[in-house]
Amino acid sequence: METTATEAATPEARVLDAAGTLFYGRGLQAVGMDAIRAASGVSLKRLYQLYPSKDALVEACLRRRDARWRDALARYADARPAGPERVMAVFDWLHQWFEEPDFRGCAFVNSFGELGAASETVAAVARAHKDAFRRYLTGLVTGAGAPAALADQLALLAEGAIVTAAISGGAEPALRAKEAARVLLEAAVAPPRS
Amino acid sequence: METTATEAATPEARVLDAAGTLFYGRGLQAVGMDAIRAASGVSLKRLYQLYPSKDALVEACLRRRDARWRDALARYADARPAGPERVMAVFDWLHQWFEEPDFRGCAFVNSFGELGAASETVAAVARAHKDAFRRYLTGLVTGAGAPAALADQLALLAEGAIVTAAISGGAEPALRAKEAARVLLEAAVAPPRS
DNA sequence: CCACGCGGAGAACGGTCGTTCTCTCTGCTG
DNA sequence: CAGCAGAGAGAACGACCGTTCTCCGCGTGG
Repeated sequence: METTATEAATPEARVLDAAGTLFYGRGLQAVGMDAIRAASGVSLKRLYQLYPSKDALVEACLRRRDARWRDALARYADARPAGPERVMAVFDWLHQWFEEPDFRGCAFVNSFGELGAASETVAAVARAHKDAFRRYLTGLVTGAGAPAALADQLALLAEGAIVTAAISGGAEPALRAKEAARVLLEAAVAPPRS
Repeated sequence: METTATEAATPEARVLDAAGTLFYGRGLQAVGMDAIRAASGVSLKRLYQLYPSKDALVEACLRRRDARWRDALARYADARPAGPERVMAVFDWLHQWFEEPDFRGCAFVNSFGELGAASETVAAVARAHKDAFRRYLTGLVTGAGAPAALADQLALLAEGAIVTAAISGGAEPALRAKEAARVLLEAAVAPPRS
């Protein structure tokens, strides 16, 4: 989900790669500009030419992570046949994400918890990310013949799985979420029994 | 969920109240010891006599918040009749929590995102909190005649609702989670249709 | 009334961090 | 070859923060 390091082409990409990895791995406030300089090999002066402040760099990293995360999810899910399969694919993708060794939860949730109260920018980027995810899920759900309202419920399962996997350190929450999602999907597609 | 301020009896309680509110509202790293001194009215010297370091104070605040949060939930839910009602009560309680004006998500999720990578203590407290919540939920679920495995699924819904309510700023995620929980609970109590 | 010790207020210290500045080197232009 | 624009390395600066220290007032015990 993030190219590892320093050999990318443009200085801008090197900075975003290094800063993205550091911010995600250690938290926003815990990473100093000097650590980003060291990890990216881009001098401090150039760094401030590319981004006028640390806040701007944080925002750029978050926006790029949003785009890449949603692209990766969509590439994975859209490879499955449309319908219920494609909805379930979301949870398979989460499972494989959780198993990545440097998985540390949702960058947007973490950033919001750290700076959301102080930075309206960070809060807005986090909201936008979650909205976009929910919209994507809504497309999958209606494509499976289920009412759009189901997407909100599945989004809650996915969020809960991400948070729980991060804190517990295991990938099983994706499996539990997938089981629950299947029950909800089947109940929503077939009319309820009573 | 947190007494507001400065007039509590013992200096220790004043410190924990003030620090708890500040940490939760602004984040751990964003609150300096001097702000805690000002908000609690307890001198810096006495503060360091009570807690040898900021880390120790953070840990004490988190542990107290864990105990109070789970007590409040249990008091609310255990007032309902045992069975499915009591399981659903969890989501009603979440809904009223989300509507509190200073609600800012789960303190343990926020703290984990901010410091979990750097502080094993914070990570452990967060894990313990989530485990305890899941155990409590398991008791409610089995008391409603549903298999214990359902508790994990409902915990994911609750976590997702907390995170989503924090970022979106609204309380509706509790309602969506409750609807989903009811479907899962009914499917788990009655044998599945197929 | 006097010596004393405890507690508060706030200065001080050492370290870190975001941001800027200086100095030097390099490679190009006329 | 002379001069210059740009870039890198790293020092410098100002602010903040966790922690400790100093100083002073005050109440207590003899």
